[in-house]
Amino acid sequence: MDKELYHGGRPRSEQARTAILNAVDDLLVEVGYAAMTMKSISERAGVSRQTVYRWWSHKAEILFEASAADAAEELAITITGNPLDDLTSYVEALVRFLAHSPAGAAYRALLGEAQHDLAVAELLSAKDPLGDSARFVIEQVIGKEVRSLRIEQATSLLIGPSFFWILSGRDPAGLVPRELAENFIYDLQARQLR
Amino acid sequence: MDKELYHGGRPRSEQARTAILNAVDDLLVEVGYAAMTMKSISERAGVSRQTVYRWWSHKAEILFEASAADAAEELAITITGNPLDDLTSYVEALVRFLAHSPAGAAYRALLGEAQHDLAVAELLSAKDPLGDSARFVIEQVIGKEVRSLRIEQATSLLIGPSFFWILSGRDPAGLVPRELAENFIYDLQARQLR
Amino acid sequence: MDKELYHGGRPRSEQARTAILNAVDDLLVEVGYAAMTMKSISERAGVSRQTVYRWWSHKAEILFEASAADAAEELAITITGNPLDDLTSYVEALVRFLAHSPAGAAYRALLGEAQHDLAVAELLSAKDPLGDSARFVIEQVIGKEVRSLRIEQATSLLIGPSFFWILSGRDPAGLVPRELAENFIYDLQARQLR
Amino acid sequence: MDKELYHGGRPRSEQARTAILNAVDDLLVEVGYAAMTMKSISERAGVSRQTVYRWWSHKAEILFEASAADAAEELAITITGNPLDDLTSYVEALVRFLAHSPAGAAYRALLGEAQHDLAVAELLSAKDPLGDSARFVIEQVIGKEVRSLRIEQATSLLIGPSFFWILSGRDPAGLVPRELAENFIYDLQARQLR
DNA sequence: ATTTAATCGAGACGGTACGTCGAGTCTTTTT
DNA sequence: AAAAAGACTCGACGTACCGTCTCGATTAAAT
Repeated sequence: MDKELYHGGRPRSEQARTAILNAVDDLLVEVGYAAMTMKSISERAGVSRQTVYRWWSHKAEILFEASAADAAEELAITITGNPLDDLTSYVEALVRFLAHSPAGAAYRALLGEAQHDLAVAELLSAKDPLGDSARFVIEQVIGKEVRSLRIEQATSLLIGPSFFWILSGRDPAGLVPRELAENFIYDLQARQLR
Repeated sequence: MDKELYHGGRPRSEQARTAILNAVDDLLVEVGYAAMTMKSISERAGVSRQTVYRWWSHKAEILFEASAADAAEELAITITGNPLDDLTSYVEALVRFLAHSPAGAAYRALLGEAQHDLAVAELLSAKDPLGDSARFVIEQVIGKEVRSLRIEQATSLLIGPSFFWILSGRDPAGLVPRELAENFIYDLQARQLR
Repeated sequence: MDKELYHGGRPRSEQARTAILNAVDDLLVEVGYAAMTMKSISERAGVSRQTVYRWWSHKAEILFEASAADAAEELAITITGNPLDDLTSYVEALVRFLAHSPAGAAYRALLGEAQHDLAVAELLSAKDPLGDSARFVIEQVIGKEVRSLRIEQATSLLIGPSFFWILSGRDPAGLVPRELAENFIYDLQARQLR
Repeated sequence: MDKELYHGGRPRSEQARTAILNAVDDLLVEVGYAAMTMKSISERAGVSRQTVYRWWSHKAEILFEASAADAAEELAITITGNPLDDLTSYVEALVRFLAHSPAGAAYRALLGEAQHDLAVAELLSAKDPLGDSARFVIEQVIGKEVRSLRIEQATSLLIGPSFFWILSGRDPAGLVPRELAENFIYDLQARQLR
C-alpha cells in the first residue's frame, strides 16, 4: 500500500505544489535567479506566500526540486559500448545542459549561490547531478569497479574543462566534445585505470 | 601626464578609498559575501554610504578591485624551466588560491554572482585572474606561440578539474596536483601541441 | 420543553464548550486580552479552531459569555436597608470589580474594544452588568418606582466617578467609597428624587 | 534661539510629518480605529512605511499626537465667573467632545486601547486632556488652592457621569449638562471645599 | 582673501522583499 | 452533524537593505 498513514487535517494540495514548481521554472527563464523572489514565486503560482514557506525555506530549495529531475534526464545518455562515442556524447550532453538548458541555468545559479550560502552548498552536495551522471558514464566505459577516490578524480577530469569553460563565461561554441573525450581517454590509458 | 584635468572641488579622499577596500576584505572573511551589505561596508570603513556609491556601483565591483591584486600575486609562480615542476606548482597555487585564500573566496563569490548577474559576469570577463595566470604558465612551458583558441582550451584543461572539484564542494585534500600536471602533459603530447 | 428539536448528527460537546470558556478566563489573566488569539484559545482548550468559530464569532463574544456570570455575582450586594451603608458597599464592590477582579479586567477590555468595534458595543448594550447592578441598588435604596430616564442618570452619577477614575488609569487606592456614596445621597436629596 | 543644533544629515521632512498626522485624522473618521493600520496610514500619507516607524512606534502614538491639540482646544472654555454657567458650559464641551468630535473619537479609541495595552496607558497618563481641562475649570470656579488629591476626586465627580454615560454607549441626548453642573456644586457645598 | 565646486559625514526619504503571525475558511478522517 | 487536525488565502506586521536625496562642513585650485 502506497498511501501514507492518516495524520489528520486537510491534505497537502498537489495543485499548489506543482504550481509553485512551475512558477519557479518560468521565472528563472523570464527574470533570472536574482530577480526571482519568494513573493514573485507565490504570486506567479497563484498561491499564498505562507504556503510556499510551509514546504520550502529558500528559493534555492524550490529551484533545486524543480530542476533535479530535468537535470538527471538531460545528463543521461544511452551507452553504445564504444568508449569514445559514449564519452563524446556525454560531454555533448554536459555542454548542452550547462550552456543551453533551463535546468542547467538553474544548476549554475544554485552552484553560484552555494559559493556563499552554506545551506545551498549542502543541498547540492546531498544530490549532485553532474557527479552522479559522470560517475555512471565512467563506470560503464571502464567496465569494472574502481576505487571511490579514483572515480571522483576521473569525474573531475571529465567534467572540469567544460565546466570551467562555461562558468567562466566563455563561448560554448569553442568547446570540442570529441577532443575532450579523447583527452580523458589519454589520461585513463596513461594511468592504466582499467 | 597621468593627472586628470582639474574640474574644481575637493579631491577624492584616498583615505576613504583604502578604508573601503579594507573593509570589504575584512567583512568577506568575517561575515561572508551574502551578509556583506553596502551599509555594513560604509560603517566598517567609517565612511558615508554616499561615498561608497560615488565610486562603485555594486559590492561586487568593490570586492573585485579589492582582491584583484592579491589574486594575481597568489597565482603567479616562479618558472624553473622544468615543465612538470612548473605545472605542479601552478596547480598547487591554484588549489591554495581557490580553497584556502581570502582572495580566492572573493573570486568564488564573484564567479557565483556572475552566474546570475550580467554586470558581474562582464566584470570578470574583462579581467580574468585564473585565465591570465594559466595562460602565462602554459606559454612558458610550451615555449612558443600558440593559436589563441588552442591556448584557451589548454587553460580549461589545466584549470578545469581543480576548479570543478572545489566549486562543487569537494574536499581540496583529495586533489593531487602532480597527477593533474601529468595529465595535462599527456594531453599536450597526444595532441603534439608543441 | 426547552430542548431544541433534534436535527440529526453528533450533538454539541458540552465538554468543549466549558473548556473554551475556561481557556479564555485563564488566558485573560495570563497573557492579557490583546495577546489572546483564537488560536491560543483553541490550543489551550484542547479543541480545534473550527469548533471555536462554530459557536462564537469573536474572542469578545467568548470573553463576554465567560465573565458575565462572575460580573453579576461580584456586583451583587446584600441590602441592609441603611441607604448610606448599602451604597457604600456597592461602590466598594464596584471598585473591587473594576480594579482588581479578573471579571472586571474582562469588562474593561470589552468596553475598550467597544469604543472601536460596533459588534462588541452591541454585545455590551444588550446586557450591561454595571448598569443592571446599579439600577437594582438604587431602586432598593429609593424604595419606589422612578421614571426610567431618571434612574439611568442616577446610575451614571453613582458609577461614573469610580469608572472614570479607574479607566483613566488612576490608582484605585485614592477612591473613598463612603464619600462617593454620600455625594450620591446629596444629589438625590437636592433633587428630591424620592 | 529656537533652532536645534545641527546634528548632520537630511532634516526631517515637515511635509511627511503633517501628511501622516492628517492621514491618521482622516482614516479615523473614514474607517475607524481598528481598521486603521500602519500600512494604510503610510499609503494614505503618500509616505514610506519606514518613515512612519522612524518617528512613532504605534498607531496610538500618532493618533495621540494628531488629536492632542484639538482635544485641548475643544475642552477649553472661557470663564465668565458664574460657577454654574462655567461648569455647565464645561460639561457641554465635554459631551460635545466625547460624543461628537473626531478628536473625542480618537480619545475614546485610545482610552479603549489603554485598557489592554500598557504602552497606550502610559501615553495617556503622561498627558491627560480630560483631567487637565477639568482641573483648570475647577480651580477657576473654586477660586483658591486645593489639595491635589481633593482636586483629582473633584475631577472624577465632574467628568465621571458623562464619561460613563457615553462610553457605555448611551445616547448623549439623554444628558443634561446643567443638572450635572448643579450636582457638582451640591457636592462641593456639602463638603465645603471652598 | 575670496570664490567656486566637488567631496565628505550624516541621516531622512520612497521603495520593495523579507519571514512571521493571526484571521477566517476549507478539506480530510474519525466519532 | 460535530469534532480534531491541519492546509489554505489573505493581509498586516516590523525589519532590513536598496539607492537617492538633502543638509552643513571641508578642502583645494582658480580668481
